[in-house]
Amino acid sequence: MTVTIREVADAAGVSTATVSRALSGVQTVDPELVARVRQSAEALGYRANRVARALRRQSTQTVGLVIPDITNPFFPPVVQAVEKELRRGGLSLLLCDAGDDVDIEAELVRNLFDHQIDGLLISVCDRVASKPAVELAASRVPVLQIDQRAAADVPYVGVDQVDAISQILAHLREQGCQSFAYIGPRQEISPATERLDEFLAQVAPLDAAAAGRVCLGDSSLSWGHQAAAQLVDGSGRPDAIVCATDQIALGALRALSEHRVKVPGDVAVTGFGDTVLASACDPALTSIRQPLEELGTEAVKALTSAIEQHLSQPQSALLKGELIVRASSQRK
Amino acid sequence: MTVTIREVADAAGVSTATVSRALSGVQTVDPELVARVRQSAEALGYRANRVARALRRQSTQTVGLVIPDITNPFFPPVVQAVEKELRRGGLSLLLCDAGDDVDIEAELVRNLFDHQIDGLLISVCDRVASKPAVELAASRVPVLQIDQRAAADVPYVGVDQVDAISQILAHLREQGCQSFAYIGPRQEISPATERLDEFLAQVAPLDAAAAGRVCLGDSSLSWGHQAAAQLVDGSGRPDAIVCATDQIALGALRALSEHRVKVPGDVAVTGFGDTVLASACDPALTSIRQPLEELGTEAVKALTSAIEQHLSQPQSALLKGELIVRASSQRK
DNA sequence: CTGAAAGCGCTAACAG
DNA sequence: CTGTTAGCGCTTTCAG
Repeated sequence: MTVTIREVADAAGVSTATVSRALSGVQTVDPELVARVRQSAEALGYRANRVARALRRQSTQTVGLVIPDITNPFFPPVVQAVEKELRRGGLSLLLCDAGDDVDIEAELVRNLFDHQIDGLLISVCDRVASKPAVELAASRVPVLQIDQRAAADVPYVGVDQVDAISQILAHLREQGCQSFAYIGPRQEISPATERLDEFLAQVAPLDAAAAGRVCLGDSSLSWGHQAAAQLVDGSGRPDAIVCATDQIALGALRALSEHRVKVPGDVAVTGFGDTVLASACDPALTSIRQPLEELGTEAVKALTSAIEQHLSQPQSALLKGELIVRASSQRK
Repeated sequence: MTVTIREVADAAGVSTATVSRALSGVQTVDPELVARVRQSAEALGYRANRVARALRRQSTQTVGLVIPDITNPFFPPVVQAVEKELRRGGLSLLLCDAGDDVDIEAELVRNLFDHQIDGLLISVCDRVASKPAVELAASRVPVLQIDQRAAADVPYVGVDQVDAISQILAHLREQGCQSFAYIGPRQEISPATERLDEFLAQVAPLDAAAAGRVCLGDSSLSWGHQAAAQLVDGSGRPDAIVCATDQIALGALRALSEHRVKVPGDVAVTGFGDTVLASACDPALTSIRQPLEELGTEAVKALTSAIEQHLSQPQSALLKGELIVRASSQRK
C-alpha cells in the first residue's frame, strides 16, 4: 500500500487534521509544525489520495472531454492543449471518443457523471441528435461545447466561420476570380453547414450563378475528385473552387490535373483546416489555419473559471482563423 | 445533488447493503427484493458514485495512458482503440501528453498514482531517461509499454521492426535494387533505432557500401530533403532509399524531383508508417502500415487481464506491420 | 438471505 | 492554533 495521512501524522506527532491543514495551507498552522509535517511527508513520500479527497471535498479535480473521432486531425492539437492547460490548474483529463455515434456519446456523458467530473468539454457528433445529452450535462456541471455545437443555449468555443469564408472570398477576388464553386460535405456538423451558409450569403452579390455550383457529398478526397470532375466537365466552369476541407481540395486538385485544367492558372482552389496535406501537395494548397491549440486553451480557461466561481455557464468565445496563401490560389 | 444509494434503499424499503448487493449481483438476494430495488433505482435514476466505490473497493476502474505527443499521427488511432477497448471492460481512460519532456512525463506518472489508477499504459519519451519513471510505475501497478520502450524488464507491446525492414528490403530486391541508402532520425526513440540497426544488419550481405549511405538527422520533411539531395549529388548514388518515416520520404521525393532523378525509375523510395501523406503524394509512397488499432486493443487486453488476475506483469506482444506497395518503389 | 455497523483516506465543523 | 469527531457514498464483514 501507499503512505496515508495517518502515518505522516504519527511520524510528525500531530493529528491528521493538522497534516491536512499544514500541507494544503488553507488555514494558519504553527510554522514549526508545518516544517515538521512537511519533513515527515517528504521522508515518507506521502502523496494525498485524490479519490478520498474527492469524496470528501465533493470535487474530483477532473474534467471530461468527449470528441467524435480523435482520428480527425482537427482534434489532436485541441486535446493536447486541453490537457496541458488543465494540468496547469491541477486538473486531470478523462478522454472519451464517441466514434461518431450519438448513443455512445450519451453513454459516455453518463459515465463521466458517475466519475463525478467537475466540468465537461464536448465536441458533439451530431448537431441535432446530440442536443439532449449536452443539455442534460449542462444541468449538472459547467459544460462548454467545442467547435461543433448542438445546443444553442449552452456556451460554445469555436472558430469564426463567417470571418474565414470572407477571408477566402476576399483573397480570391483579389486574384481576379469571378465565378465560384463550393464542394463540401452534406453531413450535419455545425461548422461545415455554417461554412456553406456563409459561402452562399457572401458569394451571392459576386456571382449569381454560384448557388448552382454547390456540390454536397462527404468530406473525402474521392468526393472532392468526383465533384471537381463534374464542375469542369459541365458548362459554366468556375474560376475558383472553395472546398470545405483539405481532403476535398486534394481530390479536386487531382481531378483538375487529370482534366488538364491548370491550377491556379485556369482555376484557383482553396482548402480548409491547413492540415499537413495542404503543405505536402503540389501545388501547395491555400487554406484556413484554425487556431486549434488556442481553442483548447481558451476552452479550459473558460471552463475552469466557471468551475472556480461556481457559475453554471462558462463564457463563450469565437476565435479567428488565418488564411495561409499558397500556390493553389495565386494567380498574380 | 445526485441520487444516493440511501435514497434507493429507503424507496425500496431495504438496507443500503441490500441495494448494493442487488445491483451488483455479487451475492444471492431474494429475487423479489432484487426486482423492487431495481425498480426504485430505475425510477430515481440512481447511478453509483464511482469515487465512493473506488475508495471502498480500492480500485478505481481507471487506467492511465501517457504518450509523448498526441500530435504525432501514430498515436490517435492507438488512443482511440485503447479507449474503446477499455470501455468494453467498464474502465475509463486518464490521458496525459508529456510533450516529449521526460520531467513532465515523470510528474504525470506520479499524478496518475495519486488518482489510484489500476494500471498504466505508456509510450515513453526517451529510451534512456524515461526508465526510472517506468520502473517506479511497474513496482506499483501493472504497466505495459507501447511501441517506445525504456525498461527491458517491463512488458511491451509493439511492432516487429525486424520483420518490417525485411519486408522492405525483400521488396526492393525484387524490384531489382542493388545499392541502398537510409535516411532516419538521430533521436533516441527505440523503434527508430531498431529500424536503423535492422537495416544495417540486413543490408550488409546485399550491399557492402550501404553503411556509408546512412544519413541521420531528425524526422522532418526538410531533413529528408536535405539528406536525399546529398545522396544523389555524391558519387555512388544508390538505387533505393529507405526512409524511417513518411515525412522524411516526402522530403526525399521532393529533392529527387528537383534533381531530375526519376522515382521509381532511377531510385526507389520507401516510407514508414503509411500515414495519410503516403497515399496523398505523387508518386504515391510505398510504406509500412503499422497495426495501430490492434496495438491499442492488444495492449488493453493484456493489461486488463493482468489487473483482473492480480498479476504484476502483463503479457508482452509483438505485432507485424504490412508493406503497402505503391508507385514510389515499383520498377517492374 | 438480510440488516447493522465499520471503514476506505481524507477534510471540515466544532470545541477547546 | 490544534485535536477530536463526524461523515463524504459506497461495499463488506459480521451477526442474526
